[in-house]
Amino acid sequence: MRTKRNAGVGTLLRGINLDSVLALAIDRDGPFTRTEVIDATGLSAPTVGTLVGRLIRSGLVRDLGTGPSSGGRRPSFMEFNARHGFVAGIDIGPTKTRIAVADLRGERLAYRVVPTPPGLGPAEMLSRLAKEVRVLLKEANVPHGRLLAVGAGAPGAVDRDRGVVSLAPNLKGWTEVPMGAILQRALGAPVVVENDVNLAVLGEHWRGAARGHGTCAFIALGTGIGAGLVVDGALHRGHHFLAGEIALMCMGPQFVGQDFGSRGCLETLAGLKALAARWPHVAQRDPDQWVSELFDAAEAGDLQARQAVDEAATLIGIAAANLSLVLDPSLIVLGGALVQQGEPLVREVRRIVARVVPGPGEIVVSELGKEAPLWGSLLVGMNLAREGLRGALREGLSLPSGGAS
Amino acid sequence: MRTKRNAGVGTLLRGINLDSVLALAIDRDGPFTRTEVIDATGLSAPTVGTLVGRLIRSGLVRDLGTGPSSGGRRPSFMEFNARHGFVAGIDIGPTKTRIAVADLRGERLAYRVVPTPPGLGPAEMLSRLAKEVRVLLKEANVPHGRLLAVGAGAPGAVDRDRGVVSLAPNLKGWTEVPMGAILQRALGAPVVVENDVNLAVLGEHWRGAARGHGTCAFIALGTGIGAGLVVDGALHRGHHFLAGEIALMCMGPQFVGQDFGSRGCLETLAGLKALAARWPHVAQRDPDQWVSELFDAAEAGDLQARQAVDEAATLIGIAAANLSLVLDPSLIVLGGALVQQGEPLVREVRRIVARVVPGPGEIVVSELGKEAPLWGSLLVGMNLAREGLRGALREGLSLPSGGAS
DNA sequence: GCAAATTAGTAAAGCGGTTTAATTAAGTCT
DNA sequence: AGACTTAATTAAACCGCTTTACTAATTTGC
Repeated sequence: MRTKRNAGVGTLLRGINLDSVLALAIDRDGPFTRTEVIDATGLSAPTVGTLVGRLIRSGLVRDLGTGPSSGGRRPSFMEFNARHGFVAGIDIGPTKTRIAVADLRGERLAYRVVPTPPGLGPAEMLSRLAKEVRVLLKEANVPHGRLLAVGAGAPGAVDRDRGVVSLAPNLKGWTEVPMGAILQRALGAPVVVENDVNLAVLGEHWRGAARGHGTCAFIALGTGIGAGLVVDGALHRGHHFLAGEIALMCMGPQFVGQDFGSRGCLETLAGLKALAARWPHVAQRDPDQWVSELFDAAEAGDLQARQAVDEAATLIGIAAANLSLVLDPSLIVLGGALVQQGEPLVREVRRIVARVVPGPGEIVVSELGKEAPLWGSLLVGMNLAREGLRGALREGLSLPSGGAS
Repeated sequence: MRTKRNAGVGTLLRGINLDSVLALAIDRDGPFTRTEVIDATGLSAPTVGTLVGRLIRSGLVRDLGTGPSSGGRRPSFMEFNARHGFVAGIDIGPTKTRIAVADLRGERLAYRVVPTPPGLGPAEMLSRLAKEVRVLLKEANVPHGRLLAVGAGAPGAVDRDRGVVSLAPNLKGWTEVPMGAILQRALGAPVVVENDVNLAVLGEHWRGAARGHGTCAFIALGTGIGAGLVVDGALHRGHHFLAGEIALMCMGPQFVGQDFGSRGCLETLAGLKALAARWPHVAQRDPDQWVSELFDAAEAGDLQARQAVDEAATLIGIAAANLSLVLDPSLIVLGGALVQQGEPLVREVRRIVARVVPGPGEIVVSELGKEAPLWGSLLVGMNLAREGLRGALREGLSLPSGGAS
């Protein structure tokens, strides 16, 4: 508080080192010793000592006492205190909403699927969902005020910077909804808002099929078709937040003359509605059910079903191939209602892509399934929470006392 | 030399600050004072004083003496010494090769277009080109040993890390050519090798139509069709160095059954060869000539020409649209023989894209034309040179004397 | 069982780099 | 001419890291 420039520069090095120690603490799943930190970071023993001390005082790292000796003084173990703070994730879908509470390492402590409250305006819906979050917080024994951040996803165009859902066609009345602000007020914690497909790719990249892939894509195949992209390790949104909007991908010159985005684009030719139009047994039932039947019938040899599935697979394959040619990801993850089934569609897509792209990346089925966006929301929430903690550490080096044990 | 850890950490901060001062010096086109550096970097006056002193002693910054007072002591101006070192750029094309020499700010000092030596093996061709570079160095009055880096581009698959051109179909005998190593030996300076389309997008991003666009694409339309991508400010190559290979983009389900990459892909349907097949007056002439005539004829109403052009434009438009949907760039730059003409093709592409993509980015003609890859090669060479300089600065903190005046 | 060796961690001293404060330098303005 | 400004340097203090020296606790060897 005395110095002015010093705070931004002199402390810079300390900040960097503190961050790297903290990152290491989080990375290690289990307990660790000071010596391990020394080896991993390359910092000297005294420095590590003071930094670790600071982390312990803040409550972010918990002292576990001494462990068994390995031929000398017994090491004192410690552990990242993942329960120092908590995050919530919300994934609002057209029909179902998934909510979860997790600790700072992303371990899920409570989870619930609720029907997306129908017939409510955005504000009421969100306040009801916030109530659900509070229930989950109680269920997970989260002390009051320990919710550090919230990640929230919605199916539609999202202005992430302002936390506003600009337009969600599948949610009634959702235009220009300040979702971030509403949830922030209701829950008393900062909120990140993100598009659900983007969250899905982040989820798969974090805990699903795309772990370790620097550049990858998640293609959601359902009523809507869309892709989320991770490019060189970071989510890519595009200049108008439109990256991955392959729903509108033009499937050939013969479709160009037609109306804007209504025919001839991928989603209208291969989306759930297109399949429904070609399969008589749809009725009003849940998509998951009749899609499953449709694929079974195709497998069994039903000509109509087979044709419908093949055509969709071909188009999706072309789209995946074209995406591959543009981005050259090392992996494409397929998810959504159309692949809930498993492998049949994926095999066909793989075949098509291999026919177009010389060195195609892997193509696999989502590991997290319908929970992918929820995991993504937990991730972005967690990142926000950690960011806040880092900031707090840098500032309040002299916090009177850390948190609860 | 005494300490071990300290050398890597204590000096770290100095390195960072030195870099930021140097970056600022380069950024400013004209002279600047210490005070300006203080304001811009946030560093203190004494620190800036010593850092600037070090830069001046090294020769990277030139003292210009005092300037007029503004009510107090006269400021002493200085300037980045762009002539402290030099870089060369080489762009090898199928028929013509462009070479240039520039200073550390990228100002071109000498430039030459030579026919790509025909009938020679890669090694001889490169040594001949190296000779040309030496001529240009002399022409630009570059003192011996002041060539700090070389950027080189080739039309084909490039393994950038090893500096090897894996395969260049348009250059005879070019398979697994260690271009980087050969040029490095011949010119005595480190070499970066990069694909020519990638260089083109870098060129346009640096000095051409794409200045200031964080995410953009350059689509080269000629004998081959390919795109170079800048994503969030950095060149994106993809996992197999295949990003932007839209030549193979599949133009519709009707083409899927066909042979791998031979029919039904963008390049075979809309490339120069496809146009040549539909225009009788091609003969053996230079593409630039008959393409020009073809477009003129189309404009004038020649039915055959018109159809050929329209079809190509439609396909290119679809490809650009699909690329837009995947990447959502704020700008697409079109270049290559097909747009040498100017706007006619571009207008049509714009029309198609606007029909498919809701919020399309700008679509413009290349500003740098055939020189785009050359500019890109200068850029990557310059970056390499600057990197080397930064490294040298960090090391030689105790050099008895800097370079020549 | 006791000394030597090993491992873990802390205290003290020193170094590099940066900051603030004070000083020098060279003006302009009244 | 004297007061105030602006620019840059010197002097002193500070901060954080590293090395060295030291304490602590335990295994190992005899």
